Amino acid sequence: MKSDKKARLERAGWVVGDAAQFLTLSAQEQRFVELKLALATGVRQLRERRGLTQAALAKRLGSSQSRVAKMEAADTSVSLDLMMRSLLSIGATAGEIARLIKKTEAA
Amino acid sequence: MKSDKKARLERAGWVVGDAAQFLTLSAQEQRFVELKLALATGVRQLRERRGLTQAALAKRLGSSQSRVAKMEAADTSVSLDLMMRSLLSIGATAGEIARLIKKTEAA
DNA sequence: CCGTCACATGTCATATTGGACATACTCGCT
DNA sequence: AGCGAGTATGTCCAATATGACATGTGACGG
Repeated sequence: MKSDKKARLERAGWVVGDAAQFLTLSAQEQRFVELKLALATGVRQLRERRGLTQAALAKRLGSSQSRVAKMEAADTSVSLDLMMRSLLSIGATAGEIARLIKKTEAA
Repeated sequence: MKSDKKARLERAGWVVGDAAQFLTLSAQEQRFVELKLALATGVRQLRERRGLTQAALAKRLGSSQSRVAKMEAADTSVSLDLMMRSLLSIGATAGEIARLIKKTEAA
């Protein structure tokens, strides 16, 4: 497909797909869960490195131990928001967080 | 305070604070909104760079134009999750996302 | 002018995520 | 074996984020 026509269709709201269209959706979903996984691992690592228990981190967050456990397990019921807040609460720098994300690159 | 004692108290769940304790809470909150802001800006930039309208991106996400608009405005009603999904839908690489976050470092 | 397109803003019913609590599992210790 | 600290897992229902929709603005072309 000509790229100008493709652009026009996309502007019109269509998801212009090639043969792998359906796959790309789940590929993005996969990238998303990889990202969550990486952040979950990061939370655990940084927390342990600082000698904090899940309960201690929970108190800082105004959350509960069970939520922290689920978070570190990358449970589907926890959002990226909570993970980010956790990382920040632990004292992760932007660079550290960026590094966690960068690590998910490629395969 | 001795750092071993501090560690013990923290393990016990206490938020051991220095004089800036109350401030750190809001400082983290500020870092969080800066992060959201950076990602919001990133979404807009990448979307425009690819010649997509908000409606087109919304369709890809299975969302709506209004939500995309709020997202790019870093509205408090939109989650990091949606922003990340957007970036991935747009085709941002992990490196690009990491760079957006890294940029929020320092001041 | 008027229509159209892209974007902004507000509201709402519903779905997802939240903290809390109970309870179970796993160690290391004595 | 029995304990205690830390962690895991499951279920509540309250809080928040969601898509949909209506409507408003502003720019551009005719």
